[in-house]
Amino acid sequence: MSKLQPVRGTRDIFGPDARRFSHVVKVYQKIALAYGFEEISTPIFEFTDVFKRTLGETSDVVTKEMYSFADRSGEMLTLRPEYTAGIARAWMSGGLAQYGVMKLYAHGPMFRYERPQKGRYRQFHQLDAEIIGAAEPAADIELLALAWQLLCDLGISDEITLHLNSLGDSESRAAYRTALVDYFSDHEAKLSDDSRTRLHKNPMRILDSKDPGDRALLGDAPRISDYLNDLSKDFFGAVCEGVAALDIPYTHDERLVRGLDYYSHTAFEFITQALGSQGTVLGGGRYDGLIELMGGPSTPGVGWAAGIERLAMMLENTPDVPRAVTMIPMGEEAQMRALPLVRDLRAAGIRTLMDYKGNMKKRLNRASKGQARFAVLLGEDELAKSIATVRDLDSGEQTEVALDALVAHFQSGH
RNA sequence: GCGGGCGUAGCUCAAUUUGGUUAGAGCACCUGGUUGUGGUCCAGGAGGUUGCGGGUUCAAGUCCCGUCGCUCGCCCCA
Repeated sequence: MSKLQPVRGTRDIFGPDARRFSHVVKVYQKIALAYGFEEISTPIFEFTDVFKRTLGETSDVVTKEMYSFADRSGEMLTLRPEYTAGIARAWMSGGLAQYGVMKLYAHGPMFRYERPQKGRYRQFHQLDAEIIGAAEPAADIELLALAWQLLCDLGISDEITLHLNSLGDSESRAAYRTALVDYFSDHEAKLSDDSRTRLHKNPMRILDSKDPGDRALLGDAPRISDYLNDLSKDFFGAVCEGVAALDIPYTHDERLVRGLDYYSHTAFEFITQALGSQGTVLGGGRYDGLIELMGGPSTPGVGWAAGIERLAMMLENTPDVPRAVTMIPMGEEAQMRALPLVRDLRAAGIRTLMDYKGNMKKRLNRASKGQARFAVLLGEDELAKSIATVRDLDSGEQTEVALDALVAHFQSGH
C-alpha cells in the first residue's frame, strides 16, 4: 500500500497516451453537439442501491465487480461501474422529464474490480450517449448514426463491424428464454461448467459462450428471431432499415445478448479484432424497463457507451503537440520586457514557451528538442532597436520583427 | 476468482555452456568544451537494495519457495 505504484488496474495517462485520449474526447464532444445532444455530468459515485437495483442482484457487476464502501455516516456508496443507472437517476431526481425527450452525452471514469487485461482497467473511461423518453426506433437509429460517425471521424471505422440484434420486448424475451432453457436443459450434461451456471442465472449468455462444446450446441438452439412478436419484429425491422439507409455496414448477430437485465429490443456492439478478447469498443441498447424499475414513471430509453482507452488504442496516429514559439530573453532587462510580450502571444492563442534558466545554447537546444517552431531572441541589441530576432528553428533563418508587431507576425501564419 | 508467460537504470536490452570479484551498454537526462545561436561531435556526471521477502550455498541477477506487479487468456464487459 505504501509502495509508489498506482493501484492495480489504474494508470497514469501522460504524453502520447494523454493526447490520444483527449483527442477521442474532443472528437466526440464535437459530434455529440452536432447531433443535438446536451452534456451531462453525473457524480462518480451513487448510493449502492442505484446500481444494485438496476443491474440485478445476481449480475457479475454487482456480485463481484463493484467498488463499494460505507462513508463516514454509514451510507453505502459505490463508484459507478457504468453510466446508464446514474444518468437515469439524474433524470428522475432532476425532474428532467419536463424537457420531454432528452438527448444526453457524457464522458468520464468508471470503476470495476476486475482482473486487468489489454484494454481493460479497473478505472477506465467511457463516452456515453443516452436518449430518454423516446420509444421510437428513430431514437435507436440516431444513436447508431452518432456512434458510427464517431468511429469514422476517429479513422477506425474500417476495422470495426456493427453487430446488431433484437432481444424483443419483455413478452418476446420471456417466451424465448423459456424455449432456451428447455433446449439447454435437455443438453445440460454437455454444457461447460460456466454455461451450466448460466443456464440457471442468465441463460441468454450461453449464446455468446466461447467454449467449443457450447458452440456446437448452438446450431440447433432456438433463435430469438423466431420468438419475436409482431411489435418487436416491426421495431427491429425499422432499426435495420434506418441503419441501411445511413450506409452503416452491419451484421445481424443472433448470438449478441446483454448481460444486464433491463435491456429490451435493440442490442448492438461495435466490435474489432484488433484488441484481442476485449474487442467490444462500443456497445449499448434499449432499456425501456429501467426507469420504472428504479421507481420512476414508465419511460423508454436507449443508449450506448464506448471505452475511451480502447478507442485511443486503435488510433492510427498520435496527435502532435502544436508547435510552439519559444521566447529567449538574454539578461535581466530582457527578461522583464519579455513578460508582457509572452502574455500577449499567449492571449492571442499562440502556444508560447519561456525557459526559466540556461544560456542561449541550452535554450535553443531545449526549444528544438521540444518541437518549437520559432525562437524569439531578445537581448540588448534587440531592445535598443525595439525589435526581436525571430529564428526559424527548422531552417535557421532569422528575421527582425518589431516588438509591437510580434503577435501579428505569428498570427499571420509564420 | 481461475490458468499460462514475464520482472536487471526513466526506456530497450547485456551479464560465457552448468551459480564465481566492484551488475554493463545504447537511448534519454544533467554539466563542460562554446558568458548571443540549437539538432552533430568530444569529455565528464548522475541514475540500481537486479520487484519484495525468505531459503539453499564458501558464493545468488542466475537455483528453490512465497509474495507483489506486469502481461496474455477464461469469466464478464467498454
